[in-house]
Amino acid sequence: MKSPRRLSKADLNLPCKEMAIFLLGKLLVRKLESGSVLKGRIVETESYLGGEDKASNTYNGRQTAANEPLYLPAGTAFVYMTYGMYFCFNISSTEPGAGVLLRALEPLQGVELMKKFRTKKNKGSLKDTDLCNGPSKLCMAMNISKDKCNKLDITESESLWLEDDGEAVEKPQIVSSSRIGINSSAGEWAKTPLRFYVVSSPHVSKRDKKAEDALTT
DNA sequence: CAACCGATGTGCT
DNA sequence: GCACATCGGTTGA
Repeated sequence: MKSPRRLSKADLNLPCKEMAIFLLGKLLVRKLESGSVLKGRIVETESYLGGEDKASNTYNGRQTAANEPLYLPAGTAFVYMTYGMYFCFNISSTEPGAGVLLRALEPLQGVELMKKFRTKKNKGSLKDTDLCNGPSKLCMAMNISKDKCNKLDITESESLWLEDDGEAVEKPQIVSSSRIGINSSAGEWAKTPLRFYVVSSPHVSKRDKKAEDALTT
């Protein structure tokens, strides 16, 4: 295995949709104040384009204090609370208001600590495939919260960054499908294929059988 | 398996 | 008020 290389500003200088695909196979790394390191491979992402995209936080160019990080330079962390108790973690891209949601990871390092960060009721019975298979599960496992991580520059931060360890994800392994949890009031945007995942990964949050079948035919 | 539901805070209308 | 880029539990086919 190659030694991992940290991703820089130049690496992440990408438009939203390209970044979503580029991030598949890369590593998300979190260093805690205790010095412990958590690491996972990104296996599922979603693109939120802003502007025309009705499912986006920044639909119609809406800009507020809460979604400001999406307007900051590519590689800025955008963490927001949803449903009153969960967080979602995004990375801003080059287009103003656009970002990539990280939806699932394959846990690689600090797995026992990740389990502790997930619901306390799960007394060590959590499988690796259930640790980070969802946008908010991933935040819990990686100890990512709005107060700790929002607005961090992940190309400079000492507590949150991305790495490339040379494991390439080739195009044929990538499935695209509609995004998860988008209300039908978003119209066509609820169906637009802006979710991407690694087809062979058991760590994906939700599979799209039809899209997977279409890959091989 | 799927469908449904309650928990729960924030920022809009 | 109400909608929400969710999760974890329960119910029922």
